[in-house]
Amino acid sequence: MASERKKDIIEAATKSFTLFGYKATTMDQVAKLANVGKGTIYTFFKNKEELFEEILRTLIQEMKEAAETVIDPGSSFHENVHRALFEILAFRTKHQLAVKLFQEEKEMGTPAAADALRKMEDAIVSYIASQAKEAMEREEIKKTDPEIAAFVMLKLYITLIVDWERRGRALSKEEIAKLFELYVFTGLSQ
Amino acid sequence: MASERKKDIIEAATKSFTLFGYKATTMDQVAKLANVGKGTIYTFFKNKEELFEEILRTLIQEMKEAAETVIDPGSSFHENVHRALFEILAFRTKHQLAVKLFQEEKEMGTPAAADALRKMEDAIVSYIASQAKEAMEREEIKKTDPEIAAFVMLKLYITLIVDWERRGRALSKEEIAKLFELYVFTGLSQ
DNA sequence: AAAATGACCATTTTGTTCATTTAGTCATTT
DNA sequence: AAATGACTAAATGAACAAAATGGTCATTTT
Repeated sequence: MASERKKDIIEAATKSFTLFGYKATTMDQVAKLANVGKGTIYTFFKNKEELFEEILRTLIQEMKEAAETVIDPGSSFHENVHRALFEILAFRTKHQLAVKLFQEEKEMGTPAAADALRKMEDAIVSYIASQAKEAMEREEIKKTDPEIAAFVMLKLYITLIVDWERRGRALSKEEIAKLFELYVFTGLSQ
Repeated sequence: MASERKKDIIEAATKSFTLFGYKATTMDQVAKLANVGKGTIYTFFKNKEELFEEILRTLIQEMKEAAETVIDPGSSFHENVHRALFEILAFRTKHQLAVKLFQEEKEMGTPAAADALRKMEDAIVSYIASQAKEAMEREEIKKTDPEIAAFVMLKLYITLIVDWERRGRALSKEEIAKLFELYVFTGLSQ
């Protein structure tokens, strides 16, 4: 049976991490927010890092679920990848904890934040890679290193959505989809 | 007639910027390295920033020249891109200044380093874009936004060399060339 | 006279100290 | 047995002092 206290702690910590980031969240604050003695936190979690990791695992889980809602086994790999990536990135900007971590890593270089982002990247890449591997086995796409393929796809998405926007004009959803298709699937060759 | 002293200063400053980055390079150090009084530097350059900018302009110029040595107007875009890519890969150690700036911007957020990278990015992108545009007009490759195409190529290059290496195993020259070909020209589709 | 110089100055950066804050513990309370 | 918060050792950062740095300019060298 999951303790009510544990749930309170996780809820309070999630709020605090989301609002203030990793570093600026103190265990005293979490205890107060959860209406719990500080020591109680340590009966459930070994330390601050483990508390954070549990919350992060949940976030990644939620991302996966969001992707899976959107994937249609009847559709082609490239349609599914496109939909899933778009969903994940939309989720990422929508989800305030991810946004906060992104900002904290860039502005303060908090190692725990960098770690968290790395884990999110890993989760996304390994998920896409497994999908890509299946598509390769079904001979839907060329056989190549699925991890690199997944990584390239993720980076291309970020390039098109985030980096290109930083250079000025942002691209529409449709443009992004077209460009993704062009560079990942069909290529520039005539 | 270009002064010997000016040349000495530029040489010393280039070495120092390359070795220590922008911030950690001091004008005293440059003066000493160039065997020149500090004041002499200021007879040639208004300030540290202008000294740096002149060096940066030279670097960009050299990159362009290196690319042009290798590019053959008679060859296809595809072939030229490949040759340019190999040229860049072979002379990667020469890019040490760029590497250092990349690192400095990431680790310390030095504004001058960020500025410099942006300028290099602009120069590279507009150069590739003009080449790509010509190739499109010759109907060698599909018609699409040449700036985006150039940007995607640059980012893919960085993804394969820098970002993937950061994830563990680095790729060989041949692997990089193959992957570049796969994602830019032929695509994953069967 | 023109070019080069380094001592000098204002400002910024770095090093140090120390009071405060924080993560984590544990004896006590519930 | 579970929960707690006062307690401690370690981390942090504010405040101050010292050192370093970019840039100037009166003097020296050519």
